[in-house]
Amino acid sequence: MKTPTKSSYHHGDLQKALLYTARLMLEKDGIASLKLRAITRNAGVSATAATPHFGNLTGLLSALAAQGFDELSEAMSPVYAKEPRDVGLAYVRFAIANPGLFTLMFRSDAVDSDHPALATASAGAFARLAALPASDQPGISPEAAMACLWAKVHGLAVLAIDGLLAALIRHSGTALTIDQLVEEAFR
Amino acid sequence: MKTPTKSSYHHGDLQKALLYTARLMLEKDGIASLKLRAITRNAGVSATAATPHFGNLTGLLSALAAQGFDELSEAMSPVYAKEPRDVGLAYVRFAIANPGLFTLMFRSDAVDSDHPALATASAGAFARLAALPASDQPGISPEAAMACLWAKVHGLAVLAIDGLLAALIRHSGTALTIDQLVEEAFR
DNA sequence: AAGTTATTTTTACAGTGTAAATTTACGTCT
DNA sequence: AGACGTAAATTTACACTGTAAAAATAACTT
Repeated sequence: MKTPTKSSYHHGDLQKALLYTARLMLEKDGIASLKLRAITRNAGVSATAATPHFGNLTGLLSALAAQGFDELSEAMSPVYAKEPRDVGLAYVRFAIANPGLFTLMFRSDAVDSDHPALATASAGAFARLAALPASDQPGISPEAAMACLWAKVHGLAVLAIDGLLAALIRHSGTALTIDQLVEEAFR
Repeated sequence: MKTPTKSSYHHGDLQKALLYTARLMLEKDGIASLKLRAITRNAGVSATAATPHFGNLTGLLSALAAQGFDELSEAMSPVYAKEPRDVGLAYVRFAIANPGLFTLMFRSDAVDSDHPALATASAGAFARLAALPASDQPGISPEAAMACLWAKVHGLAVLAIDGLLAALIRHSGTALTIDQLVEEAFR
């Protein structure tokens, strides 16, 4: 509205506006609120305005998930994170800071994993994990060590988002933090 | 139809029939196929026949998830599974054998965690995890060790269901199995 | 300036969840 | 046994969803 000189068309990059609106809805009201009509309504356009840009709802959600993987890659890539532990911390902190987005990124029935942007974005994030310095313990292949490490971190992220770690901690009476659990997982 | 002497009413336990139908659909076509009208249609009853039994779709899915937690508890409780590693194996194997159900059990936006049956069933399963013999390593509280263990196993289950572990293994050229990864996680 | 293309809206339709009223069948009680 | 109350299931209705197709609008190109 303010600066239609921005990029090009009728709306001034409706693509970005829709992703932005969807992301706000996602973190505010959860994945279940991501209906195509609700997104376009909140963005102030007609119900089918997203079609030329994203094809269908799956396309829009896939683009949003791709954005999430890109941000996750960025969160994991600061130069000071040379140790696996730091990467794990970044992974879990990203998930907890963006619970809706992180959940969407791994919701394979709401997203098309063959979507070009999503495929490259997720491959990029996974490659960053695979590039971690492999722990050279005896009798463990580096791939197995990597997979276990990823599983540990991913499990902590998922359980934390579902509130299950918090429930466990509360129930046990101790004063643990999730960061401490990540530290623990990397011992 | 055949033996209406079964239990009581018009249909002969429509409750069980609906859960059975829903579960078949779940493992055959995924969570996205679990529409209330599709379930009742496949069960041969009218669209609103589930209402007296489950209230709404969330109620039905919650009952199904509760059934899943009960089965998970059973899978983890054989007497020969005294070691944490065996419980972890049972957890991951249950998830891989019932990917749709396991996914539903942790899909908090499709399910009501305050649903009575679901709440008690999930609490039962989690209690079984909490009852594991805590590893008495120095400087680790038993709760932290437990949480890490659960996260490892849950992460392996989730990543395996999404096909991401298989992709990782394939991509690395090694001949790992998921059971080996579980073994590895418990070293 | 005119025409072409891309963007957006309008219109339409099949499918969904669920609330309300109605019909059906069961169990119970005198 | 027969009538009644109650639970189960269907019918009906409505608001909402995703998306295909046609129409309208605005931009860029030549």
